[in-house]
Amino acid sequence: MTVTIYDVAREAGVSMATVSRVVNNNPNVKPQTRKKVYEAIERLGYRPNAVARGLASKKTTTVGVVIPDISNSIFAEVARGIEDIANMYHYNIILCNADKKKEKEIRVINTLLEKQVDGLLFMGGVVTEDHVQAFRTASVPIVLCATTDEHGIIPSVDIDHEAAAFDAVNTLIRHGHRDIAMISGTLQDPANGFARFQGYKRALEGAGVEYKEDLVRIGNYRYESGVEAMKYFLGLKKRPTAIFAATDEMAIGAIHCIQDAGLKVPDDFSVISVDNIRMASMVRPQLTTVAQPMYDIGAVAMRLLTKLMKKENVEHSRVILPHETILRLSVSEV
Amino acid sequence: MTVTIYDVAREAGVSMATVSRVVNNNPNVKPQTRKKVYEAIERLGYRPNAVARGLASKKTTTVGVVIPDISNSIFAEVARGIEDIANMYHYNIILCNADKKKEKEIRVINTLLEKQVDGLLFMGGVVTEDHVQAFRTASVPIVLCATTDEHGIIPSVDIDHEAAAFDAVNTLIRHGHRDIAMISGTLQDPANGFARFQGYKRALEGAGVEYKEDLVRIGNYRYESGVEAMKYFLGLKKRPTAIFAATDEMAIGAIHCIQDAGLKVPDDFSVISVDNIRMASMVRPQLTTVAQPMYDIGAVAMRLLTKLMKKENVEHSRVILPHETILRLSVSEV
DNA sequence: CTGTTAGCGCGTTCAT
DNA sequence: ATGAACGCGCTAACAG
Repeated sequence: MTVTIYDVAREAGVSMATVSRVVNNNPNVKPQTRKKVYEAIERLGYRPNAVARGLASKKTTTVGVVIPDISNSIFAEVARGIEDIANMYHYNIILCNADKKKEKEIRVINTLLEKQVDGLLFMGGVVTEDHVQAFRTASVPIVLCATTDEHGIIPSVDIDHEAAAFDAVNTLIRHGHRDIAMISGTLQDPANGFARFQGYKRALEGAGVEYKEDLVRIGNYRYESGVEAMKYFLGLKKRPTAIFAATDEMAIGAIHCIQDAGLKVPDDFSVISVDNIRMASMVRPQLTTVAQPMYDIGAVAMRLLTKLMKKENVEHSRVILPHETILRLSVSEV
Repeated sequence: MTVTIYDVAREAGVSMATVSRVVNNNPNVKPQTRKKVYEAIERLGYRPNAVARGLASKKTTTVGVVIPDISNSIFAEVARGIEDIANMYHYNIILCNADKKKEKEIRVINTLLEKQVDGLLFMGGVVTEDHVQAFRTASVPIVLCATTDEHGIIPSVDIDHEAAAFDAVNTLIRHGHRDIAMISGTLQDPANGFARFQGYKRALEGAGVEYKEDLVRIGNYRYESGVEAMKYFLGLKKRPTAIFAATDEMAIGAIHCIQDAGLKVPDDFSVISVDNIRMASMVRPQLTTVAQPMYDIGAVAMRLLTKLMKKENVEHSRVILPHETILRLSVSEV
């Protein structure tokens, strides 16, 4: 049924070892024989079996990617960066959604390892001791992508979320705002949640502004929660003049909430956030935000992983990519 | 180094066949022995090698997915549907971006086949003879996802693009519009391009409205091209009163172009499109559009593929999922 | 219920 | 430059 290397060998009148050499571009083959083999391959429609190859060589040229949710544009963008670089190095990607559920994450890490991936990319979730434990049992390199572990022992690529938030809030402060509310993510989340919240507090402190608890609402990163939070702020006796949202989506929710209440951005409220998703420049007013280089995070992480897989020694196994404030139209002087 | 089924067998004092049975949940094992084996597995930290398993069993419990671009929210949503169902049936996904480049598509189809995937999902590109040719050499089932082949010989899951466009334009007509412009995709693209354009023409015909070439612009599905097309319509001596865009993104571009020109939607122009991406309900005015069940397309396609892989016989190997017009706020009476 | 024995398709020495 | 033979880790008959 399926044509194997043996069939090709017979057809070409050589041994299977020679066919193997040809297929693997081993230079030790006479050009003439090489040609014969290629012809036999062509004639028979031979297709190398990557599974058998993987078993024999103990390499699968495949890397596993665990991702929170591929339908979330942020992660999709990172995934695209990963894929492009993987492609460049002739690796394939096994993609597993894990919905930021710890138990599911551990499970897919294990199935990925069973599949003998040559490396693992773990994306955007919280990294607990149990994760580190699972990683330890792996005999292949692992890099964290858009997240980091507490102890900083696992290679990772991410931005400095605290600093990004700090910069965002400072932009507001430089525009004269002092009553700045925040729509945060859950404080359980070390990166998008806690760190960004810390950046907010530090910026206030730096400006000598008192931190007020009722100017902070916790959302779930999504549009609707931005709307909800803004409704709350709108109901305050003393309203803030500016909103810092932990994500663009929540910021856009806030903007629409403001507009639906008959008020204006940035005239009545300035709004800033972190991420720079495509939609940020597709709303009116266009959103001022601190850009996170999503594609690059994926690309750099994958490149780092290839180095690790080749056992090259890398200088920095924890890389922090720069963020950048994109001034658009949702922030103005108070 | 790596612990194999032999090691477990020795440790548990049984044969490797028994270990294999335990690992594969074969009922023919005495509970007691089963327990011993499990303990040995635990003690040794044994992890089954899926590659070896794949070679021996000729099944990899992996399906290949070729996708145009994972960072495009439409495809990402379909991919999510695929993943969820795959997961449910314990399949993993190898994901390959192919950017709608034919040559790249053929290439990844072949590498996926080399990896011995148990099935293949081909998503959203044009299916040429060369594709069909590549599919033929495969010994595993294939289903097209969000696309179809001309001859309709390959199993597929999609919506009726022509009808969706027809419905969209008819919605406009029912609101009294007769001067309806279209922002189309390339007519080379049979589904999102040509079919939607045909639906537009058929709707006009049905209403006895003459088709005018200068009321149609070709875009590239993206926001910016919607802006460009709308600029053109704004420049017309006789402007249309309504815009039908082939995709939500282009529609949103058109809306912003209109608004940036100081005009209003839907007061000055009604706008409708096809897709229903998340952003459609996140812009002001919220976009009226014909929804395409993206998640379901992926889910149904994957479910169909599982049936094909199990060699169950399926009644309908070409499924058309229903679309639905979502009335929001971007369309009003003329 | 359990063990023995062949492969699965290919990479890789080691000879020649 | 080429071939013979072994083994990668596991499943799948077949015996018992």
